[in-house]
Parts: sequence; C-alpha cells; structure tokens
Amino acid sequence: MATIYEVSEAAGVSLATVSRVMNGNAKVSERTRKKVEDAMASLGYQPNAIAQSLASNRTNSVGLLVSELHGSYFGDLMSTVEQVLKKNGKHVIITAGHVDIEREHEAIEFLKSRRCDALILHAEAVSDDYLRKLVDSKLPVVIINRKVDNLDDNCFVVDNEQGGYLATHAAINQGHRNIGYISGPLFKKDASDRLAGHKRALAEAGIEFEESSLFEGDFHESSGQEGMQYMQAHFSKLTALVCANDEMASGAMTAAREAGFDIPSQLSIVGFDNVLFSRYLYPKLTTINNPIHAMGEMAAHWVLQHVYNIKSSMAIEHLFVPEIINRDTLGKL
Amino acid sequence: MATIYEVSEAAGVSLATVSRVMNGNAKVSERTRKKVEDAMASLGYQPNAIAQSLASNRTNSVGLLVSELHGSYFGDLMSTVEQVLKKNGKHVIITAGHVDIEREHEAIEFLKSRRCDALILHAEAVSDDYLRKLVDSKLPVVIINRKVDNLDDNCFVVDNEQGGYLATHAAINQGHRNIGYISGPLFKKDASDRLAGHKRALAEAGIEFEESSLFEGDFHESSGQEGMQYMQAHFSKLTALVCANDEMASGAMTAAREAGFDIPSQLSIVGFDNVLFSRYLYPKLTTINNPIHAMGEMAAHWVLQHVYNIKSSMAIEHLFVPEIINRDTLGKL
DNA sequence: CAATTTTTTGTAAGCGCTTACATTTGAGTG
DNA sequence: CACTCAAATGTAAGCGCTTACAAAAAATTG
Repeated sequence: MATIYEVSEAAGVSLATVSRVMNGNAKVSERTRKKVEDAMASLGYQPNAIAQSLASNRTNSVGLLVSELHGSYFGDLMSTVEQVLKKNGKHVIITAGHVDIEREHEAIEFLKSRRCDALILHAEAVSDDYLRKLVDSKLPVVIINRKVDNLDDNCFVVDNEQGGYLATHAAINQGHRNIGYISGPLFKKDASDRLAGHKRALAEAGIEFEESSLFEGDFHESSGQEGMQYMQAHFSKLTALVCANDEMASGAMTAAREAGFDIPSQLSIVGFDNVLFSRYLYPKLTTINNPIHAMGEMAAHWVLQHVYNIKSSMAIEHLFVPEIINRDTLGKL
Repeated sequence: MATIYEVSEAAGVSLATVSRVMNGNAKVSERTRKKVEDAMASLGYQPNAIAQSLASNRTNSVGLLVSELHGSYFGDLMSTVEQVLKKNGKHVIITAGHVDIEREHEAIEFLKSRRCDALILHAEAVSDDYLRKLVDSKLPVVIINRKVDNLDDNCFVVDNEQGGYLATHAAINQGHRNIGYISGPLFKKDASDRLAGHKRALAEAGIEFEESSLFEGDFHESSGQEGMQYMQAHFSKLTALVCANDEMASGAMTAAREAGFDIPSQLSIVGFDNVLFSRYLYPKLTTINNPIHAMGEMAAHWVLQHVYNIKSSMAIEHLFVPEIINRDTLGKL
C-alpha cells in the first residue's frame, strides 16, 4: 500500500503538497496538481484514513446507535441516515444497543473511542443524565425518538401522544366504543405517551377507560398474540383493537384470525409505525405513520450543518407529527 | 480527553508500561499494574482507538458490505455477524452497496481505507475478477452468498439450485403440474441457480418446461405482483406459483387475492429465503429456508479464526443446505 | 556476595498523515 | 532591473499510540 511519501517522491514534490492536493483546501498550481494526481494514479495510492484522522482530529464518520440491526423500523432509520451522510462524503458507523443499559453504554463508548465526529443515538436504556453529560462533553449528539429535558436542540421526536390519540380517534370515528389497547412496555416513554393519547381520545368521546381493556406487551410480534388472547379472556366485548406498534398488530391479527374473527368486519385493528411490512399484511394494516424516514433525514442534516458546516435548505424541526394511514383493517361498526 | 502521557505521568511510569497494561500482553508487576489502573480510572482515560490502529496496524474492526441496510434478509445478516464479532471484542463497520457496481466499489474502498482487519462481503455487482484481486491483495475476505471460482475457501453459499429444486419438488408432490415461476434477475447467479433447480424438478417429474411459465422479476415485492398479472395473461392454467424470494411471493399473493384467487385452495404459492415476515403473511408462507443466520455466523467465525487466531469449536463449512418450511400456502391439488 | 539469569521497566523510533510557519518563486511595479 | 508582495511550495513538529531494543531491577546460583 503506497504512502504519501512515495507519492511525493514520484511526483517530485513535498509531503505537504501532496496533502494539499488530496484535501483540495490550499492552492496548488495546475502543473503540480497534475503531477501529483498522475503519481497517485500510477501508484494506486489510497490515503490512510486512520492516519488522516489522527493528524487532523477529524474522522468524517458519524456514529449511529440503534436498538437492533434488524427490523423494519431500524432498517429504515439506518438506511436514511446513511444515504444522506454518504451523499456528503461522510460515513456511518453503526452499533446496536439492544435496549440494554450496559450494551448501550458500551456501544457509545465504542463510537467515542473511534473518534466519531458526531453521534446519532436511538438510545432507549441509558439515563437522561448520561445523555446530558454526553452533550456537555462537547461531542455533537443528536437523539432520536426521545425527549430529554434541557436537550431540546438535540432531540428529534414524533408526537407519540398525538399518534396514540389519532389511532383511537379513528376507531371511535368508525363507531367503535369498546376498544382494546395493547401497549408497549410502559417504562418506555414512547409506549406510555401513546397510551396517554389513547386515553385522551377515549375521554374526549366520553368513553370510560377500563383497566381490563389494556394489555401491556413488549413491542414484539408474540406479545400481540398474547394480547389478543388476553382480550378474548378479559375484554371480550371489544370491537376494535389498537396496538402500540405494527409488530404487535401483526401478532394480534394472526391470533384473531385463529380465533375465527374476520378482519375488519368482526374486529378492527389499528397499528402504529407504518413500517414497510405493514402493507404486506393481509388485510393491509391501518396504522399511524411514524415519520422515521423524515427524522433520520433531519438528524443527518443537523449533523451536516452543525458539525461539518454543510448547509442545506432543510430547516431543522424537532417535533414530527404522526398521521393516520387508512388501509383495510379498520371498519365501520 | 486524557492521553497516555497523562496517565504515565500520573502513575509515575513510562509510556510503554501504560501501553503494556492496556494491552495485557507483556508482563507487568502487580504493583505497577495497580498504579496504572488507578491513574486511568481517576483520569477517566479512554484509549484513542485511532492512534492505536495507526501504531499497531490493527483496527479490531471488520468491514461488512450488504446490499441494503433495510430488509429482513440483510437485517438478519448484520445482526448475526455483529453479535458474534462483538462477543469477541471486534467491531463491525457496515456499508451498503445497493447492488450497484460503482457503489459496491466505493463501499469496499471505504472499508479498506478504514483499514479493516477483514472484510465480509455480500457483493452482488462487482466482478469475480475484482474479488479475486481483492483476495490476492492479502486482505482477508469472506464472500457470502456467492461462489467465485478459485476462491472456494472464502465463499459461503447456500445451495440455491437445490433450494429451487426443493420448492418445485414440493409443489409437484402435492400434485401440481402447471407451475408458474417468478425468477429473480437472471444475471444474478443465485437467481439463475434457483431457476435451474426448478427446471430439474420439472424434468425429473417428466414435466416439460414452458417458456410462458417464466416471469423474470427483480426480487422486489412489486415484481411479484407484475409476475402474477403476467401469469394470468400468459400462463393462466397454473395451479401453483413458485417465487424466487419471499418478497415477490408476497407481491404475488396480493395480486392473486385481488384477482379473486383463494390461497392455497385455488392457487398455491411457494417462496424462498424464509425471511422473518414470511410467517406474518396470511396465509403463512410456505418457503425455502435460506440459512442466512448460519452463514453469517460462519463468516464471523472464519474471520475470528483466520484473522484474530481466536479458535472456536465451530467447524468451517462452505456449503449450506436449504430446506423447505411447510406452512400454509401450498395445498394439494 | 559477586556473577549470572530472568523479569520488569524505560527509551526512542516510528505508524501516515496535517498544518503552522518559513522559504522560495514569480508576477507586477516604477 | 531592483523591489514589493502575493502565490506556491517546503520544512518540521506533532497527532496518541505500539514495540524493538536497551537498561535497570530483582531473583537465582554457586
């Protein structure tokens, strides 16, 4: 692997000059630029990014923490962030935190040790305090899908409460009054916010919230099935079921079908997130759009603007509004 | 951010000693080790991985190229590889090639410039020659889901021909004789191998392959729909449809349903890959298991053994056998 | 206890770049 | 053509580590 020395020798110029043509910042005469470029080409020179980073204290890479590497939600997020950043010559280092405080910690430390220029975090387990300290340390950080007090400028969130409201409101609009709800793990802010929205819609329509109508799931497919089974046992009067994410909605649909319900004529279902596969389900899932794509894009642009001084026409917004996607699983009562 | 100098000063030892306790390779007396560790702790010292890499010519990171960052198939792959490697203190740098020769090239160059210790590639667009050169360059490379001549030791593949055979064979076993086939883009080896298997099953059963029974798709959902429409127009006698991946099977199912077919009583469908969502489909998709999880695991272990000398009990196998997953979309004729 | 061997520690030369600063080159003047 | 001044190039000091090699300290031996 050729080094900058060999290039400088082959081109008959100094190290500094080679570096200058590589980075294109300082001025170099046309003639020498040409010589250097020829030398690079003939040697197949490829700069050593590690050495560049060490010398310049800039890695041109941004760290991205997601909870899982698989799953539609994170797939969309990673894909979007990578695309925007790569388009601007920056690179993404992705790590997974697995919603575990230790592992999220470790992942963030890893990203820091790789000297990422900025961090984009979908951190669910670490504490608010930890995140505040991180931001205080002057490392540019953006936080996705989580609102941390005093860190408003760094957070990008969807209005989960409003999303929860919209889902239940849509069901009520179709005449439903006995509405089951499968929530996510309620210690998670987004899960409890969505539930709060559900309750608000209920209250607004003068429907009393019944404890037995609630099943606390874990955002995974299987807990949707369990939730549906729970409903049959404890809240069998339900005509509509609102689920706090699409995975659980899918599980609930399977269980409902196995129990002999036709969807939506006998049971309506509403999901949340609008992940890619929600439209592959049968019937196609009515759900709440979680603008994860828009958030990822925004996060990437924030980094571009704040860290790399690359301006874009995109105005930075911190709160994203969810909206209902009407498909085929919500029917009139 | 504290450096090794500050640690050495605080501990009253030399640079080298600090380095030694960090890496734990050379021997250091208990007393000094303790002093150094205390100094590190009190300074909150975190080694600079960039500097370590430059000095040691070892980054402890392996590059992973996938075609897309989203999608079940790649999600599974990334997840598996990351888990195995992280468990051994190695890190993964993920990039996407988007099945485009330029972008795959670029992605690989990026990984090389980041000085990855090894590369795990799911490269679909670059040429065999390019890959051979890469391997010749002494960079440890493992290639997933692609067989390159003379690179047998570096390739991990599923037997696609056998998979294609199994899918069609299963349909024939259920009495089907008019079997449509939606292939992937045939310039791709895996797509043409699967088709070859399909033809072998046909031939074995004494069924003549008809050109009109074949639709060449692109592995995406929408081409499954198009394929189904094509079948109705040009091969309407079909009673079973074999699709070269689950995405297309899902699209075909949607189109079939819209055309009024009941699955599987009026039309049977078989997929390929057994990605996660195939069991969320309704009816649950009968498909061929593509042991992507096993391949990812194997690839990671190969790297561990060959690059880092970390032995594991896992024996390296290069060919993976597919098998049929019987669910609900294939019925008796 | 001096001599020898072994273990522990220190010294210093890189790794391949960037960049402040110094020097050279080359127009542009009068 | 000597004299400025700006533009182009070169020099050299790091960036924060690792690691041969050398030196010192500790353990062993007769």
